Amino acid sequence: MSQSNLKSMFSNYVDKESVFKNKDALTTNYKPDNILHREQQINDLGSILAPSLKGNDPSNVFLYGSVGTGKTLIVKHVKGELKTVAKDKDIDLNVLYINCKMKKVADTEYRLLAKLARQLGEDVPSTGLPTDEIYNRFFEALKEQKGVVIIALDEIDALVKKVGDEFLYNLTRINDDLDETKVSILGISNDLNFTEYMDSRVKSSLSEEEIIFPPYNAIELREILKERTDKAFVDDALKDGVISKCSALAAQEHGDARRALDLLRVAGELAERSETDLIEKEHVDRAQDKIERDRVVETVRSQPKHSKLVLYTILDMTEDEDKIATGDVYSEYKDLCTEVDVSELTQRRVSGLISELDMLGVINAKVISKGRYGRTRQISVDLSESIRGQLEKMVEDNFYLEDE
DNA sequence: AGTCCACAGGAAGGGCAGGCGA
DNA sequence: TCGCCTGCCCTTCCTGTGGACT
Repeated sequence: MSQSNLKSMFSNYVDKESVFKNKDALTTNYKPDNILHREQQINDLGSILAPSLKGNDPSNVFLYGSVGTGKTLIVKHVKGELKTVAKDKDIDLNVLYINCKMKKVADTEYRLLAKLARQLGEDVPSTGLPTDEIYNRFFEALKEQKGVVIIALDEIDALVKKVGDEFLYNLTRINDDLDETKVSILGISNDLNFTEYMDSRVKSSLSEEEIIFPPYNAIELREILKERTDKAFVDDALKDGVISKCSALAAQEHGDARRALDLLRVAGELAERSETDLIEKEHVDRAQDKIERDRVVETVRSQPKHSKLVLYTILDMTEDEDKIATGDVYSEYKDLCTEVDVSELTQRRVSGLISELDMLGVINAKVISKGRYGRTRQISVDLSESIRGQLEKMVEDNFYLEDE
């Protein structure tokens, strides 16, 4: 694009009417005034946590529901209301909220405790201290608090699967050693079978109360989207059927409201870029494709270099063959390592990397037995040509640059 | 009924980077 | 500076296993 073209593009962009009135209304951080189809859960959580306003420690609660079923939204909403009332009536009440899945922030026991301590006003280093020291500092900070402290741990299943449930046990027992502070845990899990991973002692004390968040159905999603579109888009920006299409697609995908909102937002962005002021169904299809592509590419980008090499090998091999086995991948991968002059990892590690790529949803791997011919993973790739191309290019660029 | 393949996947631990406290 | 800590990536060693073959 020449410089004058760019200039006119910018100028057109400024002059053009946007389809969006307030794009924030379609993001996950947006707090709608009216939360639809979750009255029951709000009331349940509210009544469980209400005793905290009288200085009593509420029961520990566990919220279950898959991605995009409104758990986080409801917790933040109830947290806000609680804090407002506590402030009005001058009650000692603190609610901490932490997402345990945030990389480099709260994805280990140490980081979680450090983050909690920091939220209580303690100054702690991000690394370097022994874990029991960080625990002590957190404990001291709690002591200072007085009143009730509710600790909301979002995506707690991810952390427990990673580091075990020891830290949860410690947290649930912390009240035994505190006099003036009362701690209550609010766990939020995407995995409904999560408690299977936990020790029964932790399980019973943590899930004194449980609230289930069922997936939204297509009709509920449509109402949610309708409400948000009125705020997010200018009038007449959407063609008929766009909202229904977004809701239907998201309903298929486990009733995920987040996905529905993303679809609508990206469809709007795509429409805007294609210089039209009407969002059509076709934009939703393209949005679906773009979201998936961005997700996969970003996931792979953050993987270690050998994971990229293994994926590259798999992509290359599945061009010709539908399904391949771990052993085949490993020998091809070794050749690739020689080619790019990188020392190869062991089969054990490569096996682990394949399993990680499977869990991340980048490839499909299924353990099968071929009887006399052993047990292996059957690996296949279900990605569109454009995603494949983008991934291959990323790895090629990566290693070309590292060679220099 | 027993064997045996080709791995899966758990456990333990090494080595390194980044960081703290004395 | 040194000793120590955690997190991360990785290796080594190991046991487990579904089902075709004998």
